[in-house]
Amino acid sequence: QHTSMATLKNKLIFNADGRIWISTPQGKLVGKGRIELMEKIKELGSIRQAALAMQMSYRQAWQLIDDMNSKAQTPLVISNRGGKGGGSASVTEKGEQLIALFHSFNKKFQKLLAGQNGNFIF
Amino acid sequence: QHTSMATLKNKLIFNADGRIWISTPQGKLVGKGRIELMEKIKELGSIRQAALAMQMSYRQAWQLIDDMNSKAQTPLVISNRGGKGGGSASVTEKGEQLIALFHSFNKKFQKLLAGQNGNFIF
DNA sequence: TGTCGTTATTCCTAAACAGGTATAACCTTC
DNA sequence: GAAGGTTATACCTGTTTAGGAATAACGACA
Repeated sequence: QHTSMATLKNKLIFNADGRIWISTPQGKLVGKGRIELMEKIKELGSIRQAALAMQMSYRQAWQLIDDMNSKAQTPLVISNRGGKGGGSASVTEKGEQLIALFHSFNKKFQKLLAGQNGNFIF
Repeated sequence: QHTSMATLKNKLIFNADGRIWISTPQGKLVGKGRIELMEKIKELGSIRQAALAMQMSYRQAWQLIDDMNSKAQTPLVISNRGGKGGGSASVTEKGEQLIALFHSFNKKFQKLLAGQNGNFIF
């Protein structure tokens, strides 16, 4: 039988939760959302298509990328306008490295969260 | 000589960062700020004095506590108005337990963050 | 019974944010 | 040189958020 996450034998369960990101001295660089955006860009080859796939406006996607690139000082996503297909975007080598770093970091974090949850029974 | 956190031998350093909290099915219950608020209440015996010590408005402090208590379903902070000193507030046993749980959780999280930072050199 | 400092609550305003719309610039291909 | 689809950017507005101000209500104590 399935046991609710909210109660266990009439005891309340509180969940360990959190968010992680990678930051620069100028503030937040990338978190879950921006990493996913970069992955969609890698997959689809365009900012617009990536935004569409994430149900995000092109405007917001572009702003995120612009912010990321300027904080990182080195480009993480590069883009071209005009030409075949109207334009294109791709993830740089640095961008790929950052994606990998974030995934590694996040995996450890998720393990930490999962390990905590047994403790929160009141 | 001191080495900047931002650069190391002309390499950029990105920092692992994040926030954690304890949540209920109704959403966030307590994070760093609310835990500190509870500790100040325990120390000072009043919501107003705790808010003052944290440079927070009484209004905001009260709202945080109200939200906390209702989400936890069991009171974490109890308060009385009138009487000696005008009124008072204190942290319940459940509140104390939650504080201890958060500190334990947070200690592990801070270790995770510290352990990551060597990786973020570009 | 008045004073005191606190708890509890409402109301209002200014600032920050979110997000849509519109449009120019661009370059390949036909 | 027109079409097409994308990048890049400015503008405008409704919504959410933050937080101050004001005011009851309260109970011990002098």
